[in-house]
Amino acid sequence: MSRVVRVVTEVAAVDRAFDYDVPSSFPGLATGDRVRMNFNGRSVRGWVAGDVEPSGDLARKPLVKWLGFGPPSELWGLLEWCAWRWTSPLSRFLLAASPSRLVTTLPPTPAKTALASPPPHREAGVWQFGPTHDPLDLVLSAYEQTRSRDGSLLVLVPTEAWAQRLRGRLEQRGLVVAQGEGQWDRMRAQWPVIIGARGAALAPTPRLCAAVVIDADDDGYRSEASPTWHAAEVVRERCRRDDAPFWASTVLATPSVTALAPLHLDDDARNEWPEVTIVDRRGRDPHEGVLAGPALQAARTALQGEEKVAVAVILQRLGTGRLFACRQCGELARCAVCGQAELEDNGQLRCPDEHLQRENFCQACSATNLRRVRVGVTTLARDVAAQLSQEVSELTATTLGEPSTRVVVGTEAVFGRVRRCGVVIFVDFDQYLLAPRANARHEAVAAVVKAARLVARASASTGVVVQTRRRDEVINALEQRDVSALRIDDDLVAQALGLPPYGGVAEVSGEGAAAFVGSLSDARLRVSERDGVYSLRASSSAVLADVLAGGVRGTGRLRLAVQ
DNA sequence: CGGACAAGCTGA
DNA sequence: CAGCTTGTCCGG
Repeated sequence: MSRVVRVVTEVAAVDRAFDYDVPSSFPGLATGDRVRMNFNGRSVRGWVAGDVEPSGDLARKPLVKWLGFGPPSELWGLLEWCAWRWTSPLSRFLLAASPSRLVTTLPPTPAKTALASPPPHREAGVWQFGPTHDPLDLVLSAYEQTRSRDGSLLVLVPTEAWAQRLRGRLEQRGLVVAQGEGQWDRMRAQWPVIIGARGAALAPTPRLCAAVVIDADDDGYRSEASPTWHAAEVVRERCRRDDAPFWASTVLATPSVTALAPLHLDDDARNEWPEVTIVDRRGRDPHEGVLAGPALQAARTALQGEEKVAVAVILQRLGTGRLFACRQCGELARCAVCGQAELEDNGQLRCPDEHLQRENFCQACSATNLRRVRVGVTTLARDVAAQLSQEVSELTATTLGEPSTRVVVGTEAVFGRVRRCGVVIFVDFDQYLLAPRANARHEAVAAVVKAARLVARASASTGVVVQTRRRDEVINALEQRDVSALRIDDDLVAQALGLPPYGGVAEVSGEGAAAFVGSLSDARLRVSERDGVYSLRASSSAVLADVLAGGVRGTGRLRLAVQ
């Protein structure tokens, strides 16, 4: 009796499995293994989904070749869950959990080593720290508490560079670590510790003893490209399936992070912030330049320090949009309905969401003399250079190489390219707070958190300076080094509006969008449309996933972004 | 997805 | 009606 296996093809558009005969010459074939077969006249790759009963009524083809190891059978359930949760072909997740180069042999599994000294004990759950907290204690504590259990400790950090540094630190303490896509075979062999960025959430270790997600609110954990899966959520689900304890760290404690596990507030959270100086530019001399007095002072002090990069000036650009402020009182021109910064439109002021359009005048003091207050990085760099009498480098996503000067002016790209810095100045924090995006507040605080880490690494620093023309709960929270109130606020908003994690939200776009959405007739779904982009909502992500699973993909491109 | 095949359109 | 385009179906 010959063996028959069900195989998932690598062709994402064919989201089905097909049965193939296993030639007698084949080695032992396991679920998850990669194979090559003939499929409708072409040679394609696929994954073994498992054995099936041979049925005589159907002509079957034999597999052509065993290619190597794929995700272990233990991971299959999780990958199917991912495909359901983010409405994607299973093959997308199988591919993400497979090595980029074929792996045909596995190394032996090393034993877990003991730590020389026991780390402080941290309960499993989500820990809220300040930005300068070193998360190493969380990792070591998780390791120590689960060392006797079978399985790998999975540690996720926001970037590969961070993963590499953390690996070095753990190896110094004697831990055996697999890190990087090149060590897929070690992860598959259930190495004691696995470290990585987003992609490591699908690391092919057969089981977890525990997992730690560092900075779980970081944007890097969400895949921009479809499927828009979220690594922290995948790890959480993985722990649930393996009955493994889950740890996470967060500064912002956003609703989707606190939904993962019970929240613990670190006693020291408020001390884990550097100096944050708020400079309210309203009421200050409008001619004082891009850096207001306190910012200028902080920059000069930092320039006397040792740091290679002494001053970083951050500008968050808002596309072509420009803000307007009153020359008389300094107040920003804002929409009276929604509070967003108004844009210029044919000599008038207009809300980006088109609530109101009005003449150019200040709503605070009625002066008719408004001026543009926003500039690009290049203009800003020139002004900063003049104010500080220093050479300045520009640093944006497109600039290459190391900054050559002690003063750097740029966008958020600075946070990824500069490790430490004497002072970080946000010239115009309102660009964040008024950005026409739902999570603008969260992005604003997240930027300050990154800035806080740059200055915390400096030997001596003058902290973070935030220039603003507002006084709201975000500014207050930063000034008081306590962002916990924002969390409660965000949570209430998310609940009231049915946003994740409380409700399920998805966007559908592309030529095929209308037909796909039309095929979803379900009372549990609420649909709205704007410029060909459909917004879908349901009472939970599970309900949304179930509804979307019934959708029919017709012809034409379809982009599905499930939050 | 991509090949097979059928139905539809065009021009001499 | 050959020769080409367009649409629909289906894969083990």
